[in-house]
Amino acid sequence: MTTMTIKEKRTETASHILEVAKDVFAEQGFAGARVDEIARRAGVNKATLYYQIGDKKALYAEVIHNVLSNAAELGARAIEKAQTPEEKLRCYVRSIARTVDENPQMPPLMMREVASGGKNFPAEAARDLVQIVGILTNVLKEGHEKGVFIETTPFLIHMMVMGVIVLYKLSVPIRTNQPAFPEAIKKLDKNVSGAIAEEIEKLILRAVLKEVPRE
Amino acid sequence: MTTMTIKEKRTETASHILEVAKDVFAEQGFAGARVDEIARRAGVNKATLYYQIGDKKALYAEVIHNVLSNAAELGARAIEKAQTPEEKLRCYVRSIARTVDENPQMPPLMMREVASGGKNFPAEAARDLVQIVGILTNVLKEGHEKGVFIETTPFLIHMMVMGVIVLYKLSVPIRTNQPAFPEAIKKLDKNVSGAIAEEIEKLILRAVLKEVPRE
Amino acid sequence: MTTMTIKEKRTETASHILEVAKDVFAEQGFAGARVDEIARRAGVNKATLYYQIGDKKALYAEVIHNVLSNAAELGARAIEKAQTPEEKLRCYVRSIARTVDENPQMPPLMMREVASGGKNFPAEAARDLVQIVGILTNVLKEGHEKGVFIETTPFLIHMMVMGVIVLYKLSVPIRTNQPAFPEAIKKLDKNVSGAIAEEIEKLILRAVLKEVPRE
Amino acid sequence: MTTMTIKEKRTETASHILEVAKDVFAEQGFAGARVDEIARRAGVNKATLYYQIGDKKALYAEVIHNVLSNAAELGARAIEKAQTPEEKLRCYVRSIARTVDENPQMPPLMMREVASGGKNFPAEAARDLVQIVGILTNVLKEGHEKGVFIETTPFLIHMMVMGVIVLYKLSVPIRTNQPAFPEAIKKLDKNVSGAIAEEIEKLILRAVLKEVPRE
DNA sequence: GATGAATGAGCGTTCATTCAT
DNA sequence: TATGAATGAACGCTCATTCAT
Repeated sequence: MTTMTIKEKRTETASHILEVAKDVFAEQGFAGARVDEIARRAGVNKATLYYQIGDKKALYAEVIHNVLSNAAELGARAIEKAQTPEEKLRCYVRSIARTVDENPQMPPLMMREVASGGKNFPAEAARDLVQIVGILTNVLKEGHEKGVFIETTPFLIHMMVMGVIVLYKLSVPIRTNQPAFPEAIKKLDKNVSGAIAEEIEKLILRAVLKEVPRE
Repeated sequence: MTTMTIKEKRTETASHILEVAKDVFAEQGFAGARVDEIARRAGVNKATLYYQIGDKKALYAEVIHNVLSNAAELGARAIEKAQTPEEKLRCYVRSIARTVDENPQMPPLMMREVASGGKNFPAEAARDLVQIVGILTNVLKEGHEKGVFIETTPFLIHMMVMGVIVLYKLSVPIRTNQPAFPEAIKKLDKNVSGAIAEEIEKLILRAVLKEVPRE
Repeated sequence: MTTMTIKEKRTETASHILEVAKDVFAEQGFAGARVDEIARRAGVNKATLYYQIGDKKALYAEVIHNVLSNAAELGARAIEKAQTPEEKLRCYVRSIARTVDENPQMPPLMMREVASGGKNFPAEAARDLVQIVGILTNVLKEGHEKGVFIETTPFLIHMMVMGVIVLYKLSVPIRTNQPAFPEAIKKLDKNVSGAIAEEIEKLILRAVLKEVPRE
Repeated sequence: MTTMTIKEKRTETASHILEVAKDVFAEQGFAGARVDEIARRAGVNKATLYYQIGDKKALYAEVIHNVLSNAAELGARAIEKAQTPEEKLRCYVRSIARTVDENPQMPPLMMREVASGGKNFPAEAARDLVQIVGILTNVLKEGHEKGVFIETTPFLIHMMVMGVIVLYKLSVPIRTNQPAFPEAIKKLDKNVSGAIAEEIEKLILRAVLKEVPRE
């Protein structure tokens, strides 16, 4: 299943431009991205880009919003079928891991955005983010109320989950290309959604479960 | 008291320029930083900057290397006095939290760098990074050998620790400025090295300890 | 009631576009005018504008010609009923003053055009201009032949009449908006066709009449 | 005596750029002028232009101010030696005519500026303008108080004097190049400061003098 | 007759970098 | 060692114009 993040309201041209812009902003960041390059890679004239979407900031805002609202939607849907808080937490972690693998532009976009202090962060996207955090918060609260999770700062757990997944994913190029890294690290999985996600699930659960199943 | 990261071999002018450059690169990223601004904020002529250090890339490389080698050194020193693996892990987390609070430029610099896939990552800095990862790897191995830690993928734990701390720290401006965030999140501590670091220690230990101390 | 300067041969759409174009060219000049703005203010698509009239230069040429031929016609008609040269001169001045008040786009269009050295001046419009100058020339010649006017350079008198009227009218925004101007000037009439035109008549007549009526 | 309008405070490069800018703005107007062309004709890089002076607006403002303050100074100096109001008025007209002939950029600059309603008119320049108007106002007042001039609206006389001179000068290219104009007009003097200025002097004086010397 | 979409060329501006002093 | 001045190359954006429908 390919990710379809671009709104259907947009014309085909606009959707295509936004898809390319997502790539370029992910690769180069806002300041590093070149409107020329986005237009060229989208196969359209620069003026068309302005006609269809607007200036660089508008382009960026729309990309960020698309990515985050998509993530929020997937996160919410992921825990729908799960019953217990424990199961919900597992599903949530797996969902984020899968989202990251399927939308490889998300980690760099997110990281650059937070690194910049949200300088270009559109208010719309902030709401998406709050929604994502909210999902996990509810799961953790429910687990604590039911006596299976210890008391935690949900936002911190969220940073932990997001942090590992995103950072692990982002580390791929550096640990692969830099000769200084040892073989053991170099040959770690390039995807997060498989065995790595399972280990993360286990670690997070061990961290928050009152009774940890000893192995 | 701020940490002194700039090498003493450099002239005073050069050190000062590098200190300013660290701020500017942290605030704006490599592409967003302006050589003009660095020179202006350093109170020197642009030509002086080129004479003393070199071009923008050289400036950036030196900043990154200074920051990372400093972090590596602090990380290594942190666990020196600790005896048990558990204690070492605690010290390590606390050390990173403190480093982050005292060097607020580190998180944005690191995150942008990994987000870019290490495009401008100097080989020197990669060695610093490997060293930092190595510290934690050894602690985790020792703990596992001594039977107190479960078996883990040390690199993943490293991503976890770094991920939480750095992401938590970086989230401050966004969660503070964006009205969409709930009060509960807005009023969380702006520093990591206090209560937050303690909770992180606890969570990480619960995740890796074979026998978790029940509360 | 505004003067209807646009030819009837044109479709209603074209006439409307030309009317709007007259405004925009008057406000912004040829180089400053935007085809987009003309189309928008006319409520038509840009392509329609090109279909109906042609490119920017064609649009401009037609506007200039309309304005000048209108002025020429009004000038000629103004002196029709007058008998003596003196009366004709009075009527002529009054006619130009009225034309200027009723067609506020004329002064800026004319002035920018002469300021540019007639770079975009269509030959048609030049003929209109010659006709306007011709009217006054005849009056002055007649007056001189009849012994009531001194000998003059008619073209210079024409520049004088046009100069005062047009410059006076054009000075309104500057002398009104710029705080540096004294109150006495600020509160001068914004129209030329009333008391101001009368004073101009008087001054011009005093300048060219052999026998000036002492007051 | 060549006109030295550019301030001595400026570097030679800046003065040269401003001199060229004066030409280009006079030829093309603000909107029509191209920064590229100014730089090219000045023989400097575009970036130098921004380094030395600033953006297009700043460039324009400085040009306008230079031209007007120069005119104001010359106007004031012109009537210094004259004794009677009549003589002062003559000198004033002659001074403006000479200024216009020696600074051929002034008429187009002025006319375009008033035609635009002073859209880009710098406040500094407005003060220069008020000063110029003030000179003539004083002469006319003095003449009226001494009983030699009739009562007039000084600002209107100013528009008249400026109007003829500037319009006459500006009409040169059109009346020369457009075939529609009759020979009599084509062969009129291209300068204002000779016989034309004398005729203007005569006309203006006849207009305002109580007792006109009959010829 | 009218329009949404597209475009090449160019615009004003800024960038990192160099050079003469 | 330090700087004011200069620059080529780009950058984000807008322009007048065209074309398929």
